[in-house]
Amino acid sequence: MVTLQDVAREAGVSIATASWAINDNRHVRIPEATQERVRKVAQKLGYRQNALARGLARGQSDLIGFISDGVATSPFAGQVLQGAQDEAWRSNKLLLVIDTNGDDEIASKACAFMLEHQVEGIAYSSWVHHLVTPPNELSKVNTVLINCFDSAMRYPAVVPDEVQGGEAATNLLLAAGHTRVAFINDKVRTPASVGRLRGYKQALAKAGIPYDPSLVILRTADQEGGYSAAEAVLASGADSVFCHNDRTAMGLYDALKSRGKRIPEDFSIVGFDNQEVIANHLHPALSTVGLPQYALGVLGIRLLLANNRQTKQSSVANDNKESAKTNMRIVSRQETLVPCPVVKRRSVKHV
Amino acid sequence: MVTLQDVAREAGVSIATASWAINDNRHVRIPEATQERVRKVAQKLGYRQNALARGLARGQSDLIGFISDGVATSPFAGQVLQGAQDEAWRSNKLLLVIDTNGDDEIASKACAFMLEHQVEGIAYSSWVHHLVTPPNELSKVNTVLINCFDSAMRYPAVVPDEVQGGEAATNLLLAAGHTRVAFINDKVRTPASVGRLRGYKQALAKAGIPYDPSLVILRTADQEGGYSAAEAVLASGADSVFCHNDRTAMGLYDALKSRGKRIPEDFSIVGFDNQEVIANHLHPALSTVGLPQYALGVLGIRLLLANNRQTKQSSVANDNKESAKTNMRIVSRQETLVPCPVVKRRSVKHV
DNA sequence: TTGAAAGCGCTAACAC
DNA sequence: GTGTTAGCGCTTTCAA
Repeated sequence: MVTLQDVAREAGVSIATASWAINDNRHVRIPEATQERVRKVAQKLGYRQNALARGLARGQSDLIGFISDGVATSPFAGQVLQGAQDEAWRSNKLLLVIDTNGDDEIASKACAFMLEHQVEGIAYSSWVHHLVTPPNELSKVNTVLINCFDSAMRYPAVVPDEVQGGEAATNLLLAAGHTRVAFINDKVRTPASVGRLRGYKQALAKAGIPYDPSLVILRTADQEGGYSAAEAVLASGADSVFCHNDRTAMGLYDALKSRGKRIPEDFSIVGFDNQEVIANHLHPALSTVGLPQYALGVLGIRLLLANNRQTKQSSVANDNKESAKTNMRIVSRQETLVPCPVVKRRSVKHV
Repeated sequence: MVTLQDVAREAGVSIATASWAINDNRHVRIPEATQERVRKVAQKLGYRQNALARGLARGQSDLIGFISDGVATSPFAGQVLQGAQDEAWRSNKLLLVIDTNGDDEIASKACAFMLEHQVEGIAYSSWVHHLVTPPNELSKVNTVLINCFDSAMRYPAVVPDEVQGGEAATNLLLAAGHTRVAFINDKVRTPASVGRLRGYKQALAKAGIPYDPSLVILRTADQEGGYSAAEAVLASGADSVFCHNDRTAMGLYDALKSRGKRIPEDFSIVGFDNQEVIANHLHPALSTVGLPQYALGVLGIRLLLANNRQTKQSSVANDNKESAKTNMRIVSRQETLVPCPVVKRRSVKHV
C-alpha cells in the first residue's frame, strides 16, 4: 500500500504539504508547481487515500446510511435508492445500505452498525408510503424519513403528494370529457388510499361534478381486486375508471376484456404508480400517475446533508446551548410533499 | 462521543484490557468478572465502537463493495442485493452500494471510491446475465462477478444455470403430456437465449422428441414480442408454449385470449423469471422458472469472503512468493452455476 | 493477567 | 509557504 508518506518522500516535500497539495485545501496556498509535482508522484505511485484514516482524523466518514424495508421486494424502492445514491455522490458521499426486510430487530441492529461506522446521517426509507416507528437509535443521528413518516414526527419526512396525484389522475379522465368517473380504491386505509380519494374528490369539486359515493369501489390493491371490481364498475354506470394502482388496472383490463368491453372505447382507464412492467405494456398502454421515487431519494439525501450543515453551523454558533440542537430537530419537523408526475398513454379516450 | 478510554477509566482498567474485554479476544484470557464489569460500564456509558479507528488499527474495514449496473432499473436486482447483504451481515460486514446505471465511467469511479474506503472485496453485479468488461481497478482487489462474466475470465463468476432452467421449463410441459412445445425465444443472442434453447433441446432429446426448428419462434423478449408471436404459435401447430420470459408470456396471453383461445385448455404456457408482478397475477397464474437472484447474491458474497480468507492464508504460507497469489487468482477462475427453481402454477394442463 | 506504548494513515494546528 | 507534531480511537506487541 502506498501511503501519503511515500508520496511526500518521493516528491521531496513534507507529509503535510503533500496532503495539502492533494486535497486542494483552501486554508493554505501551495505553489502550482509543487502541487503539480506532488500529484504527478501520487499518480505514478498509484497513491490512493485511505478513507478510514482520513475519516478518523477529520471526524467525518463521508458515509451515509440508507435503511430500507424492502429494496428487494419492491420494484419501486430501487429508484429511491438510485436517487439517494446519485445525490450522495454529488457531495462525495457513499451509501451504506441495509435492507431490513421489514424486521424491526434488523433495523435496530442496522442502525447500531451504521453508527459504529460513523455515518453522517441515516435515510430511513420504506417501499410503501406509510407510518413507521423507526428504531430509537435513529434519534442519535441526523435522520430523514423517505416515503414514510413517524407518528411523533420527530424526523423530517419526504413523501409523495398523494392528494395531488389522485387529483391529477382524476383530471386525466375529466379533461377527456368523462363525467362519471369510478374510483377503485384500496379498501385498506393507507396514506395512499386516503390521499388519492381526497384528490379524487377535489378534482370532481373543481370540475363542478357532485361526488357520488356509489362510484367509489373498495377492493384489495392488486390484480385480483381490479378483476373482481369489474361487475361493480359495470353496474355503477361509470364511463371511466381511476384505479388505485396499475396492478388494479391490470386486473380490471382482464375482466373487462373477457366481458367483451374495449379499452378505451368503452371505458377510459387510468392507473397509479407507473409500474413500468405493467403500465407500459398493457393493451392499450395505460395512462397513469407515477410515484416520484427518484426525486424522493434525491430530496431525502439533500435534506439530510442540508441538516448536517445546519447542525454543524448551529453547534458552532451556540455550542454551549446543547438544547438548541435538540429543539431544532423537533421544531424543524416538516413533511416535504413531492408531486406525482402524470404519464399519458393510450387508455383514455376523449369523448 | 464515548471512547474506549472513557470506558476504561470508569471501569478502572487499562484501555487495552477494556478493548479485550469487549472484543472477546482469544489470545488473552480475561477474568469473567472484569469482562463483565467492563461491559456493564460500556453499556451504561452508551459506548459504541468507532469502526473507522478500529478498521485503521486492524487494517480491515468490514466493508464490502457492491457495484450494480441497475438495482434501480430492474425488479430482479433487488433480490441479489438482498442476498448479498444477508450473507455479508452474517460475517459482520456491511455493503457499500453503488449503482452505475450502466455507465462505465461511474463504475470506474465507484471502484476507486470503494478502494479508498478499504473495502475487503467487490461484488460486481449485473441486472441481466451477460458479458461485462469491469473496470481495471477491480483487478486490485478481491472480486467476484454476479449474474455476469468477463471475457478474460479473470474473476470468478456466479451465474444462473440457463441450460438447466430451459430444460426445467420445457419439462414442465413435457411432463404434462405435451409433445409439440413451441419456444418463443429472445431473438437477441444472449446467455439466456442460448442457454435456454440448449436446455429446451436437451429436454426434448431426453424425452425422445425430435427437435423441430419450426417450433422456435424468435421475438423481442417483452410483452410485444409475445403478443406478436401468437400467429406463429397458432400456425406452428404447437400444443404448448415455453416463453423466453414472463413478459413474453404476458403478451402471448393477451394475444391468445383476444383470439378466443383459452389457457391452459387450448395452450399450456410456461414462462421464465418468475417475475412476481406478472407471473403470479396473470389469469391463469403462470407456471414459470425463477431466476435464483437471492442465491446469486448469497453465493457471490460467500465466494468473495472465502477468497479473502484464502488469500490471507496463502500470503502467510508463502509470503515470499508473491506470484503465487497472482497465479492463484487466474487459475482459480471458475463459473458457478446456480440452478433455477421451478414454480408451478395454473397455466399448464395435463393431457 | 494486565498495562504501557507503538503505531494504523491522515489532518490540522502551530511554529518557522 | 512549508515543515513539525499532536492527535483521531483503537488494536496489539511487548514487558511487567
